[in-house]
Formats: sequence, structure tokens, C-alpha cells
Amino acid sequence: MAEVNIFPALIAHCKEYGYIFPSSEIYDGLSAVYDYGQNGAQLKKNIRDYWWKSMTQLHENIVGIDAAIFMHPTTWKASGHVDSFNDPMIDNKNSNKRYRVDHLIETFADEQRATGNEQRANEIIASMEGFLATDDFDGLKKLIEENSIKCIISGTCNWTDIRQFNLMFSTEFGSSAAADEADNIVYLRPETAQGIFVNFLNVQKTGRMKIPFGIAQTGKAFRNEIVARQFIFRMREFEQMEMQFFVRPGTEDQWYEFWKNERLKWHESIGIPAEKLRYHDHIKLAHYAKAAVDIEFEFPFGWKELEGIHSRSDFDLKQHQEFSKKKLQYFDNEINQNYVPYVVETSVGLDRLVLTILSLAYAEEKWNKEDGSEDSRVVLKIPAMIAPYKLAILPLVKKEGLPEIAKQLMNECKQRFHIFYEEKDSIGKRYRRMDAIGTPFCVTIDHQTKEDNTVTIRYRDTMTQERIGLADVRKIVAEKI
RNA sequence: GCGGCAGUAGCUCAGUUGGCAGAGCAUUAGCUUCCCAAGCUAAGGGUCGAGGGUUCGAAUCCCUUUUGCCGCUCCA
Repeated sequence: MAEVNIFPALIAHCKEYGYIFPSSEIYDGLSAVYDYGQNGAQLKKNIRDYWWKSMTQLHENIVGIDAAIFMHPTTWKASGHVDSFNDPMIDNKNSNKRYRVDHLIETFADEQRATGNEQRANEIIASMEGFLATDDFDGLKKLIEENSIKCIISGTCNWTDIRQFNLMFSTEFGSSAAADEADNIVYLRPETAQGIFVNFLNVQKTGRMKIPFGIAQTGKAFRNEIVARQFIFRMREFEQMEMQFFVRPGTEDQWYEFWKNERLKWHESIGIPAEKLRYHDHIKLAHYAKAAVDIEFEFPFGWKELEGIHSRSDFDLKQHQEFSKKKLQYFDNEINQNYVPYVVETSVGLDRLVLTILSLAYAEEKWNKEDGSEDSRVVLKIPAMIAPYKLAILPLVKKEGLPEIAKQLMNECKQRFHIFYEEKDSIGKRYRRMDAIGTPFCVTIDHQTKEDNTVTIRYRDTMTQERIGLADVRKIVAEKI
């Protein structure tokens, strides 16, 4: 791998050309939060639209919804998010190993038992449970220190303070004074999936949906990551594009395989080369999963998850059924049975997809000009289908009637696609600017246009140009996107 | 979270022993006319990441903090 890592250059390029900025940068930014600029927002929207269309418009048994970010707090008890991720943790400063506090103390108590100190072990466990019940972290730490509980790896008692890592952001709901009461706490959703599960019945009934069917959704989710890094790869606020596919129990494996294939093909259809994609099966499964696979992409910093496909069984609907006391079932006429459907989930990170497209598109090119001198450019070879601007219209000079023709062409085309108009600076300089933001086509109006109504179209990826009719511009560009 | 490195104009950077904050490119306005950037003229742009300290005086020395990158660690 002698390849130079282009990642830092890509990050700088994204900022310089209006793709991605650090959030609230004038105040020094906010860790792992980013804003999309004028070009990034358009690229992201184009990818989202393409996904939405592929999922809903092209599948008659999949519909799309848009659930709220706020959800009833019980949602997260049912989903397992509240209980599973509230454990107090402690780090050993020498080994940097992190432990769940209760596991650490229990292990120590077991050792005591093994050496005959039954009574001491019981005392320790009793005090631990007391502290845990009251969230007394100081007491827990004191307990660890008093018993000289050591890290297995480093063998030291050099511990950090005890911290609770809750991956969910919480906030107060409503404006009442009793903001600290547990009843008023709501979470920003850590995943969009639950918004689909809680609407399962609403959609199935109002849409008269027949199994198998899917519900798709795009939207923001929030996770208070302990370490969030690698540019927009892992952010605290991010956007998911998810589809939950509800199937008859017993058919989940075949649908899991179906969506596994389908989603890989989709990534290839958006312009990701097959050799940059691979499956990665989960060995350690999440609490809800029956089977899980990641579609990974080879980012500049290595193979990382782009999309997850999970066979979630009936876990989620059953949980919500239990907590809500509402039947979340489906009557299947074909087999005359009532059941809780099984779920196959496809969940892709939109921001990761943006990063994927940008890291594939970014290229620094060098070549020799005819006179032998060196020339270079930085280009974003974003697939035309999702590029922020499709076409630049450039009058060769800004007088002699050329801008007028150019503006007329722009008016003809702007209903159809996003156009960049520019009359300043030399034509070469304008081509370079369009390369840098990834505009796939440039049309130049010159003096010949006035004589024979033809223009030059210049292609971003090859830098070649050809002469086409002024009247054909709209049709030709539309065909290529 | 731990460790290493870094932050000066939009970008790339210079800034001597602690002594008036600079250059090139970019931007804006004009000129030039040129189908693959870097011709001419002028202008705008800075709390030197932030806060505190030492000092007659701090971009420069000290402390704290924040943000980013890299390596560990974590990631239902």
C-alpha cells in the first residue's frame, strides 16, 4: 500500500468548495458535528432522493414514512436502549482497559469465594448493589479502592472516575418547571427503526398492506458516541436511510438473502465499484438479531461499515406489543393465521454514503501540456446522476451578445436540472472550478454559436469536448444523467 | 477515554532573542480575450483557535481549555 492517503486533502477540499464545514465553526466547532454546505447538501439530497425512489417508487410493496425524532420514552425501554446501555463503566489508566463496574466487582467477589472468603464476598456484593441502586458512583469507586481491586491486564489500581455512558441524548419535554422529573425526559432517537415499528399497524391498516411489505424512512438519529471521529464517518448527529421489511415467520432467511443481494446491487448502481464493496458477517450478534451482515466499503482509512442488513426476528414488534399492550399482529389470509411478523432491516448511513461518493470521486491529476509544461487539476468525478450541479453554462467572453445567448439557454434548462452560470475569468479557470465542485458537463457559448447555433460541450472526466447544436443541449445532458 | 502531532487571511504558509501581523494564491471591482487555472490596475479581508498568567511589551514564554489529524480503545 504505497498509496498516499488522500483523506486529509479530501477533508480540506470539502471545506474549500462548500461541501462540508465543521459545525458552528466560528465558535471553534463542536466535536464530531458537521454542517453540509451548498454543494454537500445538494449531493446528499440527490443520494437520498435516489434511495427513496429505489425503495418506494420501484417497489410497489414498500411505502415511505417520516416519523418524529421525539418518541414516547417507553419506546426506548421496549427497544432495549434504556436498560442495555446505562451501565456504569470505569477505565484503568495503565492498561486503558474499560470495565463494567458491576462485572469488575463481581469477578473480584468470585475470587474471594474461591479462596474461602464467602462472607467478605457477600458483603461486597451487598454494598455494590446498594450503591448501584442509588447511582452512588463515589461509593462504588471507594468500594473498588478499599478492596484494592486490580485490573487483570495491568495489575494496578490506577482507576479513572466511574462514568455512565449513555449513548442516548436526553432533553426535557414540555416547558414545565419540573424539568428534572423523569416523566419529562425524552430522548433524541438513537435510530430511526423504532419510528417504523411503532407505526406498523397504522401503515399496514391505512395502506391495506399485505405481507410481505416494507416501510422506508430517512431521517436524523443521534448517538452520544464515546469516540466519534473520522470526519463525517462517525458523527453524533447523522442521517439514516432505513427500510423494515415485514415477512411471514419462516420466510425471513430467504428475504434476508434477497435484501443482502438487492442492497449490494444498489450500491453498485450508484457508481461504487464492486471491488470496493464486500460483505462482513457479524459474529457477535446484537440483542435483537437473528442474523446480521454489513456491506463494507473500502474507505481511505480502511474497510468500514456502510450499510447493515439485519434479520431482527419478531423481537421489536413483540417488545412493543408487551410494553404498549396493543396487538401488533397481522392476519395472513393465505395460511389463515394471525402472527407477529418477522422483520428484515436494511439500514444505511446517508452521511457515510456521501463520504463514500466523495472519496471515490476525489482525484488529483497531472499531465504534460503540448508545450511540455506540467498542468494539473483537482476533480470530483461524482456520478452525473447525483452531482450537485449537472451543467455549467459559460459564455466564452462576457460581451458581444454571448451572455444573452447563455442566459437564454439557462432559462430553457433550469426547470430540468441544476445549472451553474459563470462569465468571469478565462475559460480554463472556469473549467477548473467546475472540476473542483464536480460539475459533469460544461457548455461554452462562443462566436460561432451566433453563426451556426452550435456550442462546445466539455466533459469533466475526460476533459474532451465536442460541438453540438444549441437546441440539443437540454436533451443530450438529460440523457447522460 | 489514553498517547502523539497540529491550529497565524478563504487556501498554503513565513514571522529572527519577546518589540508596528506579512507573502503567494484565492475573493471583489475594472481592464485584457484567451477553449483547459495562476496577464495588468485597484480594493476588501486578522481579537494570531479561546481564556488566564508572566512582562514596560506576547503570535512568540507558562497554565488551562477547545477543535482537528494519527495510533490505541469503544461502537447495541
